[in-house]
Amino acid sequence: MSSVASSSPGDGPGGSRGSGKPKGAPRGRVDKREAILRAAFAVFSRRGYAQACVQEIAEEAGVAKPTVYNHLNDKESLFRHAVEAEADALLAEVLAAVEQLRDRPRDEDPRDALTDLAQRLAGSWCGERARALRRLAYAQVAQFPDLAESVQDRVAQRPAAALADRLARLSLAGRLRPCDPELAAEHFFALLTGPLESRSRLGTRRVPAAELRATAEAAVDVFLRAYASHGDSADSADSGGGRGGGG
Amino acid sequence: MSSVASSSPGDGPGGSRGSGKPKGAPRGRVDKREAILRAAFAVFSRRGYAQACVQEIAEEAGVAKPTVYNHLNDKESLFRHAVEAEADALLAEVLAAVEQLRDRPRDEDPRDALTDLAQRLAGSWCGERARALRRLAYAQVAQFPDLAESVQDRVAQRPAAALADRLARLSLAGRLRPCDPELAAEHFFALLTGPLESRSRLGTRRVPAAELRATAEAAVDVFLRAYASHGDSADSADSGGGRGGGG
DNA sequence: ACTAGAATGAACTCGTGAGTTCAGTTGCGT
DNA sequence: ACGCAACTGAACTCACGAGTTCATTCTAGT
Repeated sequence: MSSVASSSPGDGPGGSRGSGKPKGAPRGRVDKREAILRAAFAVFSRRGYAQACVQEIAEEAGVAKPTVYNHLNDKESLFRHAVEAEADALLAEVLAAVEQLRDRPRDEDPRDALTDLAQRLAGSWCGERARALRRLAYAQVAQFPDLAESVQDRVAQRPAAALADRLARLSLAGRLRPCDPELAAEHFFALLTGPLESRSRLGTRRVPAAELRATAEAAVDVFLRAYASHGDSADSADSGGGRGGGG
Repeated sequence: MSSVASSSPGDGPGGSRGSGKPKGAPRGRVDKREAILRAAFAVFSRRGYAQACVQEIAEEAGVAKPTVYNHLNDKESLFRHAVEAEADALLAEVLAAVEQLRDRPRDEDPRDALTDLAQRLAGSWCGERARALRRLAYAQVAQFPDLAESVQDRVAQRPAAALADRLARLSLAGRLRPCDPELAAEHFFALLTGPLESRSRLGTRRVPAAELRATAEAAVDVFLRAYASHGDSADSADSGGGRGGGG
């Protein structure tokens, strides 16, 4: 799961310090490193890369500035490691949601499973962490394009691939019409996240839970009208509020 | 098509400044202001807000630094004006594309009109200007939330509203099933821009024209399967590669 | 030609923040 | 008790960039 090639020069304190210690854990005292990375992400996400200052990160981590530089070479690697770690965490969260489709009863209406999924994804997507990740990655595309790609991979590409797997099974089982699963997954995510991005106005507005739910349902609704097999439930008379969403 | 700054109007510093010749560079007062704003957007978009320096903007505009401050108070207002101007231009471009739906023959297959629209929107969306706008607005959300909202309004909200108008007409004319036009417009944009964002990997990858076209067609395809009225053409046997299988 | 004002280049002030240095402190293993 | 290595706080260097000042130069309007 660890992503970043771990041995940047000067990555850790005891990396290959002196004579081989049978320690196992290369770090000296405690897990300052994790605290530092967590603090770094927090500060970066509220200030942005350029506006964040290392001193503040150190304070937030409860650590002295030289300690920060003792663990990570410079501001850039601080940024990269913090962002990648958080992207990994988000990926795990999202993959867990997608993988839930696996243990659904085989004869269940796909709508129920997909609605569940959409709800969970909507939650993740609008969460503080996800928003900050997208913002930071997007903002620094010019400076760290490889980082942006790596984040995009974890936040979009790989979740889509995982969903494509599940959709392929549904399609094979006749619950979805025959289709390109990659494309279908792409559309599923688009129908969900596009409206969310718009509703939250780039994150400047808090989307109420009810609207979140409605958006997820509308996404599933449209998705199924396009992708459900003919025999299956792909019709809900109005599309205005999703299924049962009379309001 | 005014792409970006017209190279160096004149010649840059040191050229006209000699002891004798008033040749070549007419450094008279023209619309320096526009040149400055265009240059500012160009520099901001390749460097980001914090990394951009006013000196570079001045050079790109073919102007001295004090002149920049003579027209705009400080870096922040430079940023705001540059971004808003560019957002206005993009809005006009997008609205023009949407308004084209107006003068389509009333009995035409909506698919043709929507496909045309999707192609044009895809072009705009992936253009240098649109990408830079999204990136800058997104990046500075924390620092200038009002600016981000204003950009989002011009880039997403208002185009969606305009499209909703057109979709309402189509729906009323029986070419689309009865639906909430706002929601439909939201879904249309989502189906288009979501995949584009993903394919371009946040702008780090250039999307070939063919893929762009295929993505647009796939979006329209799904949209129509969900929103076409029953009598109309909402079926293309395979969804794998869009209609006609782009190669 | 004369004048007013916009524009210029260069040098300046000043704040900020990255990264370092260092002398001293703490905690753990032996 | 000793020593090692991480940790600390504070003060430091250094580069960079926002914004200003100024003497000068150019252009337009009359």
